Amino acid sequence: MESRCENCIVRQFNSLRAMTKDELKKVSDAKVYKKIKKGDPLFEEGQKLDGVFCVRDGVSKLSKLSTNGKDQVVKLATKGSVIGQRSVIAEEHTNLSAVAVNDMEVCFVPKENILSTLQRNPDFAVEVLRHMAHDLKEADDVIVNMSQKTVKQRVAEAFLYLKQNFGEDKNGFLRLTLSREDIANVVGTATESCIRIISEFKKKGFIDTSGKKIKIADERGLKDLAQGF
Amino acid sequence: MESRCENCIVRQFNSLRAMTKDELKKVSDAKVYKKIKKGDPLFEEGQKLDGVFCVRDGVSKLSKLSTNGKDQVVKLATKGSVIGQRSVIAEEHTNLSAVAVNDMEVCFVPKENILSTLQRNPDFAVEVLRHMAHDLKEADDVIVNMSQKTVKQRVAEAFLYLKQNFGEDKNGFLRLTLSREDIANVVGTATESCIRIISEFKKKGFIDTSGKKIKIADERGLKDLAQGF
DNA sequence: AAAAGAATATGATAATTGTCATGTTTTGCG
DNA sequence: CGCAAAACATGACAATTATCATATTCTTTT
Repeated sequence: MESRCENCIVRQFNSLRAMTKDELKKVSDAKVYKKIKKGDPLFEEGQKLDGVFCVRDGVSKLSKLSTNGKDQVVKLATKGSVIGQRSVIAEEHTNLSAVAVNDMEVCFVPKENILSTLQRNPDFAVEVLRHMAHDLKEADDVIVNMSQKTVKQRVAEAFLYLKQNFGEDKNGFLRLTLSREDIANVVGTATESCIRIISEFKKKGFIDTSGKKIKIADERGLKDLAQGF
Repeated sequence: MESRCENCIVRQFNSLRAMTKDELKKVSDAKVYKKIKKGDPLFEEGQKLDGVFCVRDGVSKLSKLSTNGKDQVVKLATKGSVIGQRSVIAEEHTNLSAVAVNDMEVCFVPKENILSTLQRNPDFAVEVLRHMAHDLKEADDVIVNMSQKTVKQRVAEAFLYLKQNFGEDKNGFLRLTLSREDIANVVGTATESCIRIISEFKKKGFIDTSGKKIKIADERGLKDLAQGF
């Protein structure tokens, strides 16, 4: 199950693909493979990271606790994502905590590998920049959605996002199953409000549910709703 | 008024300080100095940028229009900021528009200068990365504030932010004067709600106003309020 | 200086969303 | 299996915020 980075498919999806054979070898020698159980943290807000996590399988939520005790999920990181890059590069403490949403397999890569490669390989640096630029754009979009859209619209968007980014299983259910509370924390609302809206969507035929599982039944309808029609 | 980048103080505040003498010379030869009047755009959302803007003076709001016609200010860029980096690096269309909040002086730097320096000078690349990492962290914080704080708390934070980042004049008024509408668009609320809260803050002695100008009268009080006490 | 047009201000009201209470269902576990 | 705990669900109500209407003040233009 553990293997060499050089052969890792997951690498194709992230900035590590811009590393040279040599650099990859070093990473591979230094990396530590870890399994993380659903609900366990990769790291906590405010911690100092001495490396990044490359996600091989499973999903992690990156969230921040607010003074009132709720946490806002800022991002969901899946297979191929590199977690902790920002803090390592800025050489700051993390501003988010990372918790496994389901069982995960990750590789921990010491920051020295990342930082020295950044200094030596411009292609890698530019690749990391591109990823960060993309993340920044997404963050901007989230800000706009948070301030301009209603909770209902945001819930609709969340489902569309989940379909787009994690896909559906053979029966049409969203592959990534989140608790109602997690959905609420993604959307930025109270759990009860979220549940209420899910019930409403079900009643109106936008979605179907089976336990925690959710199936998008009327994508067009959800899209219109998310746009405000 | 126009001058060489090598001697520009503003450069000290942004990633251009990591450029070599030589690279700076090239930038200096290629750059175009521009004055932009209050209210005029530097660029519009969706445009393709062929360079970045280095702010020498004045302030620009970076905002995004939503379907309902309001625009959300995502960032205020002041002296020393480089605007448009994200789009140039990702080689994408801009996701935000930039409008001058007051009269501005900027230098337009063609993207070729930026991109080639990124490839050749790892120090520069890492410096840009650091800045982007910082922006990303700030964006995450904004997301959390948007979803977890009340409008009142966000208005309080906005004033504290303005003091921190733009300072006060000799009479204690915030140096950056924004219209009520702009403040509302920073905070993500309706203009009327924003005005109402400003009135309330005035009544409660948190702030003083004189026309559009705002003076923080009780910083402790505002801070407590922003934290939820 | 007067008129026109913004921007600011405030009231009244409606819509959205959060909170608390209380069931019901599902899940995990000895 | 059966029980406890957690997650889900829904009602009732309160708080927050948006919207619409309408003044009032400030700015700009002529």
